[in-house]
Amino acid sequence: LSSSLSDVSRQAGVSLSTASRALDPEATHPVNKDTRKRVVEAATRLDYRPNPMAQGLRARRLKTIAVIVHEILDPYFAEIVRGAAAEAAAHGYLTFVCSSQRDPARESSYVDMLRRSRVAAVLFAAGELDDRRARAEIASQVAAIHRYGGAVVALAPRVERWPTEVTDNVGGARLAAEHLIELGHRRIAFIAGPEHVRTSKEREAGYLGAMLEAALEPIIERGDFTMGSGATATARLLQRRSEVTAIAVASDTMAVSVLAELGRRRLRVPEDMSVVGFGDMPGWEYSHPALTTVRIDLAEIGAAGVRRALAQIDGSDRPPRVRVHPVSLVSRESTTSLRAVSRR
Amino acid sequence: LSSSLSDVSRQAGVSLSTASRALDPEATHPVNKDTRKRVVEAATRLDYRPNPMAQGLRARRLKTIAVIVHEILDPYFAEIVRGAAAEAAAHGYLTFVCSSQRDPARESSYVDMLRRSRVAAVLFAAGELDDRRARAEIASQVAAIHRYGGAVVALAPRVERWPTEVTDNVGGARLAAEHLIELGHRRIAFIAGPEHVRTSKEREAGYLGAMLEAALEPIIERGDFTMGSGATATARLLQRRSEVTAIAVASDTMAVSVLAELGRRRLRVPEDMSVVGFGDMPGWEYSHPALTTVRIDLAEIGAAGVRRALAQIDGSDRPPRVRVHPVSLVSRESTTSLRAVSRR
DNA sequence: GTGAAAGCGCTAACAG
DNA sequence: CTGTTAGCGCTTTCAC
Repeated sequence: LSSSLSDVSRQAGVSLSTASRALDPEATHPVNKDTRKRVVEAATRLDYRPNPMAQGLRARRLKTIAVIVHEILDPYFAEIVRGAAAEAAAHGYLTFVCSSQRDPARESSYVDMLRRSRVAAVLFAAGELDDRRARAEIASQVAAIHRYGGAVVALAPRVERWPTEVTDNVGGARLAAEHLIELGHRRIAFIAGPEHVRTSKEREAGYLGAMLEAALEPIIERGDFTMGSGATATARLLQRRSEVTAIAVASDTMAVSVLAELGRRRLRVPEDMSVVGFGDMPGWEYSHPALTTVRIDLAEIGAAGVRRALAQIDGSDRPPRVRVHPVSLVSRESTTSLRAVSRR
Repeated sequence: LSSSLSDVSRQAGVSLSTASRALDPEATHPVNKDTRKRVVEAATRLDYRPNPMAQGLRARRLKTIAVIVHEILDPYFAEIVRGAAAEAAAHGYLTFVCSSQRDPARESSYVDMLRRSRVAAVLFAAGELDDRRARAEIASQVAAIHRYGGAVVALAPRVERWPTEVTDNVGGARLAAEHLIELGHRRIAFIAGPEHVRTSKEREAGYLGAMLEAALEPIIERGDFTMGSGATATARLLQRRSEVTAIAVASDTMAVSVLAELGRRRLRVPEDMSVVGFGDMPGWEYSHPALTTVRIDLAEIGAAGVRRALAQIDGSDRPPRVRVHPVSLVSRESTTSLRAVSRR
């Protein structure tokens, strides 16, 4: 079977502890050069790999991180997971993925499993769910995780005051709105997410800021960040305010179905309606019309979350608690200036 | 901190072993009813949860499964992961996600980590990569996994003769082609995946079978299953064979950019060109035109993979080695019958 | 039906 | 610089 440290120590003719010290990557304890060489050779010969469970049992913490998302199918979260998993792997960590499907019970049960497994870190990629009981449950689980020396990091704005790596939501939405204003649009609607979701609130605030500054009337319709919700929100919006010429959407995920609804109503994008998204989902630049959107480096946020968690664990983390990641606007095919466009 | 079994045994006034036996969910060893009650009460009071690492260290296997995918951003794989993780959680297992980005080195390194971690099962959601060295490496890692009692399951056709849960690729592609033939199309092209990928080969075979049976000439262009590759393949196809009126695509992922390329060339779908995909990615039914496609229950394949792995572990798995999951055609907006349609 | 003890594989405190 | 020893938390003989 797999060879253990005791096999290596026997082969090298040293004690267990010497073998352990010789193989310690940190090389914290002094070991004779020749001895180390002998041990390393034996280890190589035997294809020795330390057993993470044994290490974990001792260290009271498994070298593993977990990412909690609302929906792994949503490219927004998938991209965060990808970035986090890649960074984690580079540090020798494996990554658990927990997709709650926005179900508080499911989320609680996941966090409970994670706590029991003594994962080194939990990254909350999603905002808190709208459920008091679940939030209290999470809080106590997180306290337990902290007690055994595990780290918890938020990758979205949350009520809890955890270390946070987050997108510049306000700035991004402002960028989107300003882009449309510069193109000459005046009737600019915003399709937001649910009221209680902070990410959505922040993006809404950015939009409102830009609109107020330009002395334009805000027009807000609400989706729920799921794929299909953009379509229904668009339908409501158009019924209510058919004079709108541009729509800023709080997420690319919703923007897809905004585009679809527009297509179904025979409204051409961008000739009849400009649309700007938020997120810049990788791969979607191949769709048509390619979406003008606010670019977030989601993979980097995931990776930063892992680094942050690791820093928390080894005590090297420094303020500020909330780190904001910059965004930028990528202009593609779905927006154009307000000119003599054929209106309904 | 977290309470251990010894805390429970002390509280209940019994020995460690009795406590362990009383709490054993299998209830394999006889325990006095009252004793068990006392132990269970103590455990509840102390909010006791067994430590998976200690259990794993002893059982030589961590109650954890891993899914290896090419690209977690691809909804095809994300959906498999989601199904697998849900089923795994129902059995008390957590799920590692390993996105290789189609890089053999990365895949090998993941499998190595998984082996060291003694994961209970590894699910290969992706076909084998085109790299002899990596394949040999994987083979030896998998042998090691089997040696410690771990399971390995394939969720796509592979050279290795592992237990397999797989889509009916041949039947699905046949369904797609037959659908177009029934609609009256004669010039039907197929956008396949890379030649060495078995999933693609099988779908290609299904298409070829239907075409040959109908005495129609097959027209094949090749993409690589990435998001963007549908567009370039479509461009090549149209340049070569502009008389084509329908396209079957080997994956929804590629179909998105097929649609985009068609849109860019001002070809309307389905009026100028019918398109049928493969996969039925959840959420994409909201795009416009909604894609006619071959429906695969990917979440079920992931879940079946987990059940299969668990059966392997407890020795209850029975033939056949390869289990084929049925598919169906969902007809939406992207296909229509060949009538007097305006051709270029 | 219960308890004592060994051991899974590793690290670190303690002695030398 | 090296070795001995204890123990992380659990399950499972082996004895009674």
